[in-house]
Amino acid sequence: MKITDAATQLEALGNPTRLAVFRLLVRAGEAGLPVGRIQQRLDMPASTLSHHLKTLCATGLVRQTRERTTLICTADFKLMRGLVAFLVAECCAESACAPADAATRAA
Amino acid sequence: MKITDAATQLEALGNPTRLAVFRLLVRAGEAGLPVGRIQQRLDMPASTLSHHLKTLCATGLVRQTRERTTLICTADFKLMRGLVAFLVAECCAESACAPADAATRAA
DNA sequence: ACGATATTTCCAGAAAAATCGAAACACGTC
DNA sequence: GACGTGTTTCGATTTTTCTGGAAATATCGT
Repeated sequence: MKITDAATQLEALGNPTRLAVFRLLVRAGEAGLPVGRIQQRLDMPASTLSHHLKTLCATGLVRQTRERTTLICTADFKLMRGLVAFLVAECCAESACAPADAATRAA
Repeated sequence: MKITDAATQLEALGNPTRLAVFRLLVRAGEAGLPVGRIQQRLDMPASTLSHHLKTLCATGLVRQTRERTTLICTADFKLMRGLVAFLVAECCAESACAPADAATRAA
């Protein structure tokens, strides 16, 4: 994973609203959640939510699939795992939270 | 960990420059790195770097201690572990990368 | 106290992001 | 093909962030 990709994903999650959206989607699991339902839950204007969803989709952290008239959003767990792995392996070298070889690779 | 704190930390790491700084510090381990050395390594104006360091320090991800005339910056590994734990436990419920009880708590 | 080195604050301009109402669009139904 | 529901795009405003030069501050050695 490139550091710029990681930064992009972290930036996407770095907005309180988007983190709340993403958390909602993660908790919804593979089934996901329609846009309208997210809007209800978080009580925000549709256009604002759409804007944030667009950002999340652009990073790949969220994906959308059509189901009849509604758009279902789902968190991309695989990508999320990759991001966590980056934080652990690339960033948590030496003295913390990493397998022993992380520091070696980091050189 | 509050979701707003997590968002603040993620936002701090979400800037490419700051992520590069933080990664440098993490790789430097507990010994840390002087501000000037970070500046050399990343080749950026001192004021810009100082600005970003301030942001990182405000989140707690980086700490500074004086050593003679130079300021040593060190990554806070404990906080970093906390953030990773948040991503895994709070966000990675159900179908991915989480202990089984995460989904239960999420309700 | 002065000079040298290291770092921050001040300031201001440029760029990007967040917000949200109104209008437009997509899809299914009648 | 008009209607309704669900969602996005457009447009405009406000707010925030990023950036970096110049000046100020801090610390130490002499």
